[in-house]
Amino acid sequence: MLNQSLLPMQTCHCCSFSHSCLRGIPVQNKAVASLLIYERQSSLYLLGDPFSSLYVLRSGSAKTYVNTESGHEQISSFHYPGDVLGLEGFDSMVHSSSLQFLETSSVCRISLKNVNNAMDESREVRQRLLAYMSRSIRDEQLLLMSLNQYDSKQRVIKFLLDLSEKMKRGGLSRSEFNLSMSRIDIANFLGLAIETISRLLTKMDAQGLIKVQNRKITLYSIDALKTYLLVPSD
Amino acid sequence: MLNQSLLPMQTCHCCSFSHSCLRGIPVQNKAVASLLIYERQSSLYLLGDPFSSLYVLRSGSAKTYVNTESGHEQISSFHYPGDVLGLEGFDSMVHSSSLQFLETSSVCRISLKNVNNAMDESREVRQRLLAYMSRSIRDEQLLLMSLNQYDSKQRVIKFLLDLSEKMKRGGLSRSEFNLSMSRIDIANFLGLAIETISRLLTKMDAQGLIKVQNRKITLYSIDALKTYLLVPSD
DNA sequence: CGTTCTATTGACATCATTCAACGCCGGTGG
DNA sequence: CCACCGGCGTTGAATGATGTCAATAGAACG
Repeated sequence: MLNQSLLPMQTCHCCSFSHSCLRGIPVQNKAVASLLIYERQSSLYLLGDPFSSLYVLRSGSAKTYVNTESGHEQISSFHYPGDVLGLEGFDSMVHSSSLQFLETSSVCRISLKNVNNAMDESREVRQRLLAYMSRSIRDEQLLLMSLNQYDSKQRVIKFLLDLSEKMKRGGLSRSEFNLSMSRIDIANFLGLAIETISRLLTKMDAQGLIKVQNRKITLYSIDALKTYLLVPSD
Repeated sequence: MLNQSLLPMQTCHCCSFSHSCLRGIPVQNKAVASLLIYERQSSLYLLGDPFSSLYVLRSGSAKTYVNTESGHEQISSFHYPGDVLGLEGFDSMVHSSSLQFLETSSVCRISLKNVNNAMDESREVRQRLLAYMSRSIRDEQLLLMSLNQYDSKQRVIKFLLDLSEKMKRGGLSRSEFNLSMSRIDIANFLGLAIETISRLLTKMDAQGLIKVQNRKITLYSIDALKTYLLVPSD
């Protein structure tokens, strides 16, 4: 079912001009990037694929996951517009994780060659790329912290608040949004059972903290939710 | 107790010549790096400190930790010789975590200015730095996976096997080594209670998998330990 | 309109934490 | 030298949170 319908090699004006692309990297040459569109459940790359490009998510959403030797699939992050995809490939020049879209999405593709040329030419590009990767490392450290010290309720709240931030970043409502991932994915990501996720969402709905309608989530009070992350739980 | 005794600005020949330094980055200018020595429990940098240098751990060991708003301290990684320290600072030019040494250790300090100059001059340096950060991101993803899908016994085994790899990398025995961190630190890192760590080590000793004498660990069969990571537990 | 995947809910089992007591070790001062 | 002390580590018993199993309901898709 990894049917990827990609529009081959359209010139991507967004990347040539937009300031927000690749977190602000101004790509001088207009021909360096191309816009690709992928369907829900299709993959941008799989673990083991050669690392030949970086991508910037323009619209939609995606998940990054790694497969263990024992066959288990572990989701390590969810992605939203503005995120740079594929950075883990620089080490061995092979993708060390897989990326799958959660809904119809579009990405800017920038070939590794063009990335390298841009780095050769501009110190600012180098700095921005380093900064972005640096931030990724930091984000993963913080995620690790959340999963280690928080109990199940706090993990779910943290997850919702992080999503809320991403929505706000994308110019959407920070208190009312649709989950693009299943409960199964949420459970996998948070290291909890799906039943636990379900129960907690129901309970928090009953407590008046949030409203849950299938995948539509409403956060009644972001501040109230944040207080739950400070105390040893509730 | 953050008493840091650093030898000010000695020329560091190791970094000028050693191929292994900064994971193979050959720093041309001999004056770019300096060797510093730190005592046990002293800090290289704290969260919030300005990001002015990268460091390569030459000898000893260290831990990276982040503090939450609620005062909790979460260890996100342990470091051994060859590791590059401080990479998370590129984002905001301020350290987003703290680094503390677990024993008397030495580091090569390379100022940010020199790092940037080296990147300006050499494409290879750029590639290596990107590769190193890329690998860091991957390592954290894998760690996240371990903590999410493994039960307590598997976490401890994974921890020991990872340490074993680092020992081997450093040219030491991979089956017999000393822990440089306390049980408290291990528990914090793995997201378990110290009692759980203690019980599991004792049990695995009784089972003949490992030998535990205070902080000295002997792995009787690395292969046998690895099999525990494949099955849902034991 | 039926099949299949996803989500909810309840009952029960289990693993890990918590609380508590104790032993060990190194340091310090009498 | 011995006594005391504090930090670290071990061990036991009880509690509790989360997972597992099972049944059902709802949503999505053809």
